[in-house]
Amino acid sequence: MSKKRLLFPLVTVDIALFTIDGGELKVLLTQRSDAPFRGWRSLPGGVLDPVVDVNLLEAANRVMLTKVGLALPHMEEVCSASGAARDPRGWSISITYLALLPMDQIHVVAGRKVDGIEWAGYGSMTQDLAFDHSLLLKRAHRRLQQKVAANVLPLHMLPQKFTLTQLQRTIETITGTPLEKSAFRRRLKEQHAADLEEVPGEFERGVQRPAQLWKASKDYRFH
Amino acid sequence: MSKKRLLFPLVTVDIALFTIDGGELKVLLTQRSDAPFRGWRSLPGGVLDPVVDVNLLEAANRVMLTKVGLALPHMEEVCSASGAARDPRGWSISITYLALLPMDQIHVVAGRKVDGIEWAGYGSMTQDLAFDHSLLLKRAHRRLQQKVAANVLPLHMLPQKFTLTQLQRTIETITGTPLEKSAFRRRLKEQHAADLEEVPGEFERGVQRPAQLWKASKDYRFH
DNA sequence: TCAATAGTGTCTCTTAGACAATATTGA
DNA sequence: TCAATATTGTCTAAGAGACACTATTGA
Repeated sequence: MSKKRLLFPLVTVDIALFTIDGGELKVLLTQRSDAPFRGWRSLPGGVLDPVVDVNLLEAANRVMLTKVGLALPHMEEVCSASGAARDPRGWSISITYLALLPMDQIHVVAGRKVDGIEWAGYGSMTQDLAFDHSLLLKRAHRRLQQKVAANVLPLHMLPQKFTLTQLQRTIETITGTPLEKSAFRRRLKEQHAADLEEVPGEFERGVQRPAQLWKASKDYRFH
Repeated sequence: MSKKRLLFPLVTVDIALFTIDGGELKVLLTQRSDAPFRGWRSLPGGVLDPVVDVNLLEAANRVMLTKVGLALPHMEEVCSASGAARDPRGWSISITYLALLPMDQIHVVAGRKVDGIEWAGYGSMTQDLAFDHSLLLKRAHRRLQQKVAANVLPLHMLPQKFTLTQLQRTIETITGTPLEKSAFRRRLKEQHAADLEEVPGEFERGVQRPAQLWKASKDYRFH
């Protein structure tokens, strides 16, 4: 461990990217190809490069774009983790970001054939992640749950056009508690009139009454 | 600006310490004695020292203890601020912490005669702070308001023993909206039975019916 | 007794959950 | 027509605000 490393800690950004697939909450993980923790799974992340990164949020954006091929417009800082113990390379700081991916883009990631990238079911994860990433992931997940429970709509997880039932199922998957349809829609009308727009004349069809399609209002942000 | 500084950003911690005085929300500020921003007021803070600091939270504790003489047990991370523009010395990261001081200890700070320390009324601040500390302070204040609005009790701002009216006034000062006494107390009984304890037989006296004294439950944490 | 604030009781209105009823499609 | 799901309406119970009432002290 060099003296430089002691005086100026290693700074990394790590991203917890969530989406919904098959009614299950999924999170994007990467397989580490280098030491430390070679072969372990971790949150996608990378080292801050002050020469190219304007700030930490932009560092997170760059990392996701270069390592996963995704431009994520709405990342939110969750927390920091720091100390000499969490990374064998020395004193380090990690900033964790929370991001949401529209469920219809989940296969875009898989399709890119970026090596060592996989979607893990959040509820069915058993192995520990590299570093303290299990803890970071837990914190990001808690933030996601808190915000949704506090009535912030996770519209960035939905396709551009979606039905209210899709939105309800998404929220139910995140919070883990079923919602009552009528009360849910009443709350949308009363408290989210500015967040949602009907797409006039567009409906999702099936063996049932067609469902009105909606979209997020321009400039809607989960964060 | 050295190359080292470019590869390893300067890391600082800054603390927004709030208390109540005379029915007003106050925040602790320091006068900077060195460049940059010499003479400007800023949030109390300091540079991370990886040699002595176990992690960033402990760095914040060390800074408050050495610079202000206060041991603050319940600090909460608010957010980071980062980039090349916010500090003229180069690429930097600041982690902001939120802390509360019991209102009966406000004069302990002043009494220490630490130079360049003052309590500022949050609502009556006009001048900008050094660096981006005006923004950091605003974020810390918003976090404080959010938590109190979300029904977390700011017991760490009160004396060890306090009346329910004192608690109500404190919350009203933070949120800026008056509360209805009866509903407030009903909510305390129903939702905060585990957070509050009567101090048996102790009362605050005055030209009125004596007021029962309460204390925070052991291990109560605002954060 | 009076002023002042502590503490309690009750009424009403709002809101949220439960659940029923109606609507519209493909097969 | 039937199954399936969308959408709307209504009843009810719980919770929150408004407000009045009682309690207890020092002066």
